[in-house]
Amino acid sequence: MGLKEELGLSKDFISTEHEGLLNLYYTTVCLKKRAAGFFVPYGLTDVQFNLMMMLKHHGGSKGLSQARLSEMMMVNRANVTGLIDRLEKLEIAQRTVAEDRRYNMIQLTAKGKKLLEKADTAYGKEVQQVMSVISEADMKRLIKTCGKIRANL
Amino acid sequence: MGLKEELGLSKDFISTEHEGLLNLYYTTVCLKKRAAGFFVPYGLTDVQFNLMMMLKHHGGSKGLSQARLSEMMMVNRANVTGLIDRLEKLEIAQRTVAEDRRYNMIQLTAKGKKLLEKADTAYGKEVQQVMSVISEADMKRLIKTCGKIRANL
DNA sequence: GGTGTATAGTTTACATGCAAACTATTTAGC
DNA sequence: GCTAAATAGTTTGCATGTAAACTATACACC
Repeated sequence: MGLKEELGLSKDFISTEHEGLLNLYYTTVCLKKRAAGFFVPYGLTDVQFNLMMMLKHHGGSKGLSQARLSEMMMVNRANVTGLIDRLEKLEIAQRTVAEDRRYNMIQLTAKGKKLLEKADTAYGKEVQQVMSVISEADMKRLIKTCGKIRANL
Repeated sequence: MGLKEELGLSKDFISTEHEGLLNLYYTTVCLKKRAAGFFVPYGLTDVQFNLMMMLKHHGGSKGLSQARLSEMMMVNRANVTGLIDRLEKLEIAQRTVAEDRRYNMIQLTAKGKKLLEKADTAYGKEVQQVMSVISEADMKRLIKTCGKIRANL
């Protein structure tokens, strides 16, 4: 059962390269949908969770600037404005003006930390479960292949 | 140079599984950005091109219904309404009411076919170039690994 | 010290994604 | 034939993504 059958396509892919590209694309789509569903009980989106994880693991005590977050999430900095707006409304994160007053430093609130702790543990198990069908060797090959593709872009 | 360095992360990933997941995610993000840039000269988005390819290769003479398109693109059917609206405004695709009057059959216009022909050829070369750093064997492994992950979701 | 340049963040307009509630049409069951 | 259920498409409200134009601040250089 390959992608062709899953999508009900009537013809084969043009090339193995194209098939690989579409496999990457559609697999990520499926993983994102699964993640979206997973975070619903926590009142979070997958993107919000990812941002919170960045703050937890790479934010230290001062937090991260919006520009830094946009780099780490590979999104436009304009997008981060809206993400933080929504997290502030949820009282999960907060803005603090840095010494250099151009920067907003973003931190998790106490409420945000507590919520993340619950979600994080369960998420780790979810990832293990989802990836349990892939051997360690195949996972390392996947990581290497993905890295080569990104390096060639 | 792995994902950790590319994003400037200060800590290692929690597990190989998580690293694999993020590699899939971020690689697809990069590929989508590259595709978005590629289609700008044609006045198209990557999503619009994908939809046009579905119509060309799997639409036959009657075209495809919006419900069928939503399955093949793995998106919500509400989303297809807007996609077709925009393609109609660009005079690239058109709606035709089917015998079963619940269905809209979507076809490419002559203008759409002409545009696709130009874009398609160049896109094929682009895919070959982007994927040229991956061996045939590794590409097949990637496809197999992606398939296993999707089957486990 | 003043000016030009670089950087951070915001705003706007738009494309894409979702879920849920809605309309229209067909089909299934009686 | 009539009613209920299923299916296709649309609308609405929202989250996420982009590019481009904007404001505010800091820095580099004279």
